[in-house]
Amino acid sequence: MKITLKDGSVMEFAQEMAIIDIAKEISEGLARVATSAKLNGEITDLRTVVKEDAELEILTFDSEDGKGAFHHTAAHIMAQAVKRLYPETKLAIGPSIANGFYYDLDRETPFVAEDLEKIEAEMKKIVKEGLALEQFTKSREDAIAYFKEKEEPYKVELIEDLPEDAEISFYSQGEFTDLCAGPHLMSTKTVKAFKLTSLAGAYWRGDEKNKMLTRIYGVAYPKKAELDEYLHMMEEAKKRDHRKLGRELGLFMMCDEGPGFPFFLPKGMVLKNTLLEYWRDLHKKNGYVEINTPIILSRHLWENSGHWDHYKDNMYTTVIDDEDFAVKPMNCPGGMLVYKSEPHSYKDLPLRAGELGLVHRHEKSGALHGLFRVRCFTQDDAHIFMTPEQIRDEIKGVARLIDEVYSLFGFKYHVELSTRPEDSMGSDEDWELATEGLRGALDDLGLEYVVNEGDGAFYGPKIDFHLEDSIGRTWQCGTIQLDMQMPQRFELEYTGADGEKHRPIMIHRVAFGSIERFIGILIEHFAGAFPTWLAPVQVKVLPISDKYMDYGQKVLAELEAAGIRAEIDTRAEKIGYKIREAQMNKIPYMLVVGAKEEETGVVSVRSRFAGDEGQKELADFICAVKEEIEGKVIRQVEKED
RNA sequence: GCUGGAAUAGCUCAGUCGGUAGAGCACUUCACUCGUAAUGAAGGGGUCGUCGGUUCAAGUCCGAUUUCCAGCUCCA
Repeated sequence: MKITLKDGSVMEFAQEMAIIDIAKEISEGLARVATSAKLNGEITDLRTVVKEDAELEILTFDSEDGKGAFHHTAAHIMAQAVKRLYPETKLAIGPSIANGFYYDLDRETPFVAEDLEKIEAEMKKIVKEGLALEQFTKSREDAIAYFKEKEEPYKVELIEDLPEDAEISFYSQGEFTDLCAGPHLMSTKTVKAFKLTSLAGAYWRGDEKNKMLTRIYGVAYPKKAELDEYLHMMEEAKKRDHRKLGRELGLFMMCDEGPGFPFFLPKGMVLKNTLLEYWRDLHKKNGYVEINTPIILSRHLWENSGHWDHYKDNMYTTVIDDEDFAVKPMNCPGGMLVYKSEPHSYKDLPLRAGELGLVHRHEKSGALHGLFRVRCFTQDDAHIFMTPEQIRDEIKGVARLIDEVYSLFGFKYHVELSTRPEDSMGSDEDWELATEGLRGALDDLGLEYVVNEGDGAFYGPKIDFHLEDSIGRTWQCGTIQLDMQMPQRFELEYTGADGEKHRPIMIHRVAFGSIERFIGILIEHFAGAFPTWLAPVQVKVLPISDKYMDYGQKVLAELEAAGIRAEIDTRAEKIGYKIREAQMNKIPYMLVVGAKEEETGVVSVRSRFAGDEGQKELADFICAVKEEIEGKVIRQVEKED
């Protein structure tokens, strides 16, 4: 028996089979429960037996759509429970999201945490009832009348925005009916494991001018084990929170006197400087020169660059000698002035000018978040000026450089291409050319990417690099932005081989993005246990008692002479106590020294890494650690604390 | 910025009905001189985020404000 699947693939089976068994085959023996199925375009029961030449569309929880259908059904179950418990509640929207679902609700008395427990209990009942989901349609007019009668103003508003002749799709389960395009599960009983996770405010239709509704978030899985795994992951994420670890490890601090302005502490500064050293070295090797432009520049410059028009609400300004100045929110205008300061020949191009530029942006108070969202940060910026023929190669070069950076830290990543936004400058032709330039380079590299329509910068399209950390979260860091506006506004030129003046093309690009934010991501990625080359303290010397302090100092001196960042614990504490503290500070190597070591001239090594325990000649240890640092090696941490 | 919550010692937190503030860790001192994740004892440390109000009396009740947390909006 042959069956054609939605994606066009054809599967062959020896005998006629029920949809649910085919679903199990498709999910490669994972025996995941199919969430919904369409047979020859009709939604059907999973037990339906499929006959020859059928066209089958199966959604399993392993696919994005299937997960969506699952979460969406969970959202309906929650709405149903809410309406049962609090019939006066008005329903807004309840979509599925990456890890679950939410529903926006409007009720005179705001929901409180205790309500969530009651709602969960009612949801459990609905799941147990095993209500079948059924789809039906109404005309637009009937649909509006239906929700007017039910006194659901938000649903009425949603339908009113749909075209006149639209067929409005509904799903019902038991006494509950909701406006919904689907797809959904066949029955509420499939939603075996769920939890309502939080309560928050959210604007109706995401517009801050509209009324704020109550949003209830939840997560749902086909199996309890999967829910537990998710909740465990959230716990893990909390333990890795860079704000907590930043304080515990003495890396950085925040204080009331400077909301959103991080203070770097000595250990954090070592980490930051190590990253910057790496950055400078890498860029030098890749043909970049380094520049530095002022933090405060005249308003005229920002008007010329377009930032004043597009961005002044987020810029810090000041008056100097009766003239307006602004603190830079970006480095590019300064970079333009550097380029313009002398004439250029095509032979100078591409000109790659890097700048570790400190920028300030007045972010809204509610947007601040540790090092992830700050009001002042260092961009590892660079502006590349080039001829049109060089676009592809340069973009490819930058993409390779970004790949090298992320790979070094063990990040996987994915790429997104963002196109022209509504509020933008420049002609259609320029945007077309710029966008195709980026697309072409990505295609040349064979990089897969997703397109975000309308998500570009106001001056040009961009390629964003989203890296994935050790617990699966993604962060946008690197970006390559092609800019055809800035060279024009600043009248940049170079002399071509033909002796004529030409306008260079420019790209802005960052790899880390913001050094501060990248440090935050590194802290969470490594849970504070940095690879040795990044660790603020690489080796801690732990003398057993006062008597071996001198030998400890000698060991310390040798480590330091070898360029290893080392400390010694000279306190009159037991060895167990010193080890515990060094362990909690996530120091890669501990050297225990006592009578035995002093006599034989060895050190006893203890480390976070596997297979490093035991006694070693000091010289051998130093050699191994130096090699590890120079190779920027990431070693597997034996056990998490 | 918006909605909701929080703020008590360096950190984590307790503090009942309004009656003048408490623990553990950290810190200091002393004793112990120790072999792989917390030695014992003693001591110092707080205008209870800030300003105002109610009260005989405010950490506690009320208002404003600042900062933080969750989410929304925003992130060129």
